[in-house]
Amino acid sequence: MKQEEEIKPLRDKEKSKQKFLDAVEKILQTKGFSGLKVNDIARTAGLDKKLMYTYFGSRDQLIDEYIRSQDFWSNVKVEPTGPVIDDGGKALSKMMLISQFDYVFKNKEFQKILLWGLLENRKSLKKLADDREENGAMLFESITDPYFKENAKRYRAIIALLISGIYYLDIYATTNDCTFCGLDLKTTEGRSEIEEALRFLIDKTYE
Amino acid sequence: MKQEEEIKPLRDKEKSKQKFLDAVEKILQTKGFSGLKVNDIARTAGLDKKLMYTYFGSRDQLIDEYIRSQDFWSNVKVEPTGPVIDDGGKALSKMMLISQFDYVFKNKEFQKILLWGLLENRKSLKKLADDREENGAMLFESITDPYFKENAKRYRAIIALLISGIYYLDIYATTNDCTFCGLDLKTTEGRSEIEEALRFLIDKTYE
DNA sequence: TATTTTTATCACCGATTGGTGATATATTGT
DNA sequence: ACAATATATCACCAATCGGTGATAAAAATA
Repeated sequence: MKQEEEIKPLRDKEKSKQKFLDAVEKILQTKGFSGLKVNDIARTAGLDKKLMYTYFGSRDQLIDEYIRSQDFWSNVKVEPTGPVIDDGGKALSKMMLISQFDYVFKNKEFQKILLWGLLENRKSLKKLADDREENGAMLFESITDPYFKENAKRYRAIIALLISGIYYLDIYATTNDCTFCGLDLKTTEGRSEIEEALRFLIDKTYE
Repeated sequence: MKQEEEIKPLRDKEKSKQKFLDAVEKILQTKGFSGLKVNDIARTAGLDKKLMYTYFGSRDQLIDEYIRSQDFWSNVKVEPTGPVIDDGGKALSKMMLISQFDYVFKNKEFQKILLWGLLENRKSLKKLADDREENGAMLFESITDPYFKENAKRYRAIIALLISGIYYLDIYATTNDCTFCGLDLKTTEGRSEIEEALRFLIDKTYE
């Protein structure tokens, strides 16, 4: 009987590593990346900071591994959804923008990561940006570019503006309790106003 | 003769205060606000840090005074430009957006201030945001709200998205050398593509 | 010239930063 | 049972952080 039981040692490397990664996430949610001090990470993980160095080499490598462990773009993956899209990606674009607007607002860690990308030029963040570009390329190259033809670039510019605007407004709404252009981005009224604007602009773009 | 000459003492309070304010600006341009350490500010100013405390009270008060000394919204002031605007503010909106896109790209300090507003909830930054709101209110209430009537809020939402997008893209272009939606925001081609998109979207909004 | 006030510097403080060598303890292998 | 290795802790380091009291030196005032 006892031989068949799961053996769980008190000292588990993988479990400890995960504790450090969890600590990074927790601090990122609460204090932001400025709070990612070595001592604080160790304290939050409930382990000695020396372990962090033995397992990850350095604080930066730990952070890089955390970023790599997250899959922030999975929510916005453009899947080849069986039926052929015959509206030039109009409905897809709308859905993508709205869902991004909602996702970024809810995911505070992702907000911090986005902010980080505006502050530093960290390698692992560059990788994240590349993922975003690659993911977007699928939508552009296979659907909208052929549809808009000579105006393909303008469509890309419009999406760039809207996605960026979504990012900024969501982050702004989280840290500030001030309005933006008279709209309160924390209330459902203000947010649905933005969503309507997104739908409106996409509709007009496809006219 | 000599009595008529300007007397410039070696020790000048106002001059020293200005040195500290200049130091804040310089550090903000180069290292960002994370570089605004007391010792670094003093070293950059070429003065003892003690002076900073005697003149400004604290580092935070110095920073607040710096922010107050800047007039970031002067470039975008909506002046009552004599002739009555009869296009519902269409041309004005376009001009405002394009000039903001250009101004923010060139003004690195302002970029840092905007970023700061996404990170902290500092009082002086709140004041800055209020200025933006107040300034925008002039455009909305006196021109576009009466024009769009029941759709006034949607217009505000559209402007909110575009302004935010402009901010994000400009800051992104400065810190990253990566593309955004396949567009290189550092080249004139990429930037004029965004500008065209802005004009296009405003045109469509006024249709 | 002598005195007072303003301007500026210096030396130092405790707390915190990132980082490491020595050591203890648990687990595994023989 | 014993040795070897992996896991985890502890005490400590130099550097830097924000902040301050004592003091020097220049300028203003008398």
